[in-house]
Amino acid sequence: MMTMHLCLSTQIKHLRRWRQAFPNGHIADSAKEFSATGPPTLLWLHSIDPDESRIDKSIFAIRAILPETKIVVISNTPSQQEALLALNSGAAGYCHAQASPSFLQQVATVVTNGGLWIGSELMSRILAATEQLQTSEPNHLTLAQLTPREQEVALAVGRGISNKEVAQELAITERTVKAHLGSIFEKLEVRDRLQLAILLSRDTLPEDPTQSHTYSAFPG
Amino acid sequence: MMTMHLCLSTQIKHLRRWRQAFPNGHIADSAKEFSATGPPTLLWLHSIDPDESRIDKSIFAIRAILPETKIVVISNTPSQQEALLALNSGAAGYCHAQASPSFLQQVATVVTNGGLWIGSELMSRILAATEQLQTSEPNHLTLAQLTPREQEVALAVGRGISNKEVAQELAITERTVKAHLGSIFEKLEVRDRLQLAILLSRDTLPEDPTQSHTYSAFPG
DNA sequence: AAAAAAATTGTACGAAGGTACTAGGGGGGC
DNA sequence: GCCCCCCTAGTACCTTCGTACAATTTTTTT
Repeated sequence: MMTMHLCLSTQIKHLRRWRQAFPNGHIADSAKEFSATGPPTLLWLHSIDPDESRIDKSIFAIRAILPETKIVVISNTPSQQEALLALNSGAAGYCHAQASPSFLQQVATVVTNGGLWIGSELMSRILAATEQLQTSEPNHLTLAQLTPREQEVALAVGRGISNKEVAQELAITERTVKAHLGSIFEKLEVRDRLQLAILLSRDTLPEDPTQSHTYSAFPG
Repeated sequence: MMTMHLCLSTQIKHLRRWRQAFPNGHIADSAKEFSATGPPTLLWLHSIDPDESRIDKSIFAIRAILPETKIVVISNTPSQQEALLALNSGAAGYCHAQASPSFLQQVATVVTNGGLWIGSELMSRILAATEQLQTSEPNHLTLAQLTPREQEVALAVGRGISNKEVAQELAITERTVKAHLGSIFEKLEVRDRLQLAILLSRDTLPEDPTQSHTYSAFPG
């Protein structure tokens, strides 16, 4: 079962990586001419300017001609908006046009096997958003898991200062700061001080009331 | 590259289809005994009663022992709640335990290629609900000072990932990531990645830092 | 009083982060 | 042509971080 790759693009110079990934792949301007010579297994749609050409229109047009063909959008300027738009329109994948050849090949493998490929940022955002609608109890609970001293350390680190500076501030040794941090990481299930700061900044910031209605879309 | 399949289940009678799909796969009660004989490539976790055993606990436990192993949850009583729970806990797939052997094999193919398998209903639901959520724009004043590539790096670091992970994501070397970060620190007048993350989190929508390699897949 | 939890500090070491110096290719402006 | 910026990347070096073995003292709980 030979996979035929076809890439629709008007900016061939930006397809160096794709060419490397699929040396036998075709590149064209329009999908029409290829509907006769046998439909491609996988169609790569190159999005150059997300503002100019609405990607959903292109996807719908292609699916009308080639209903069996999987569509992967590769974008020079990837954005989560465009990704969601593409996926909602029926695309099976969305990734950076300048991704490495091996990366592109992996996307191809997943998609040809009936998969759908989404960027990690978007995916984690989606999962994070959907998680909240079932377990909405963040804020105070985070710091409440910690002992008083651990809270002090956590808040200090959350301000972006080093272990040495925290030690000075709390009048303890750097080693003790590290000890507190160790148990903080464990309790809050974060990898390091960076993720701790992110976690804290999320929970200490006021919530945006405009986003509450989005979650109601999941009844269960 | 032989794939080793291991299925954890206490209800072997319900695994007829799985056995057909992977005749050479192993079935066991616990993952521990297998950590010695070489870790399995793909671990199928059989969820019999979603109310009784919280699937997330099992997944975390397995990931602690077998960090490299991909986990697919197969459930006798699939639900979207359980699916979300499983995926958020780090599972790479979720499907019906009584799915056809060829279906299970397809799931295996996608997941072993770095994909994440989600049911199509759940996925479309997620996409629909998340579409309008993508509105808030990050911190223009801050990010506008950076070049496009620097912005990508900054946002990635703002999600709490390491230089190595950023490098993988942007398909560049770790050294280049460091180079970008150097100029980012200078431009935004921050000391390190920690202060950068804090600066970004002031105006950027926070995300879940636990997942770094999530890609999604479902059957069209 | 005994047990448990919290707070403190030590040494040592590998991993990760950040910087200094360097440098080549590409693109745009002068 | 030249200059400057952007993106890329290599080696080297030092710092910081996180955690592995600890241990001691104080406070709280049972």
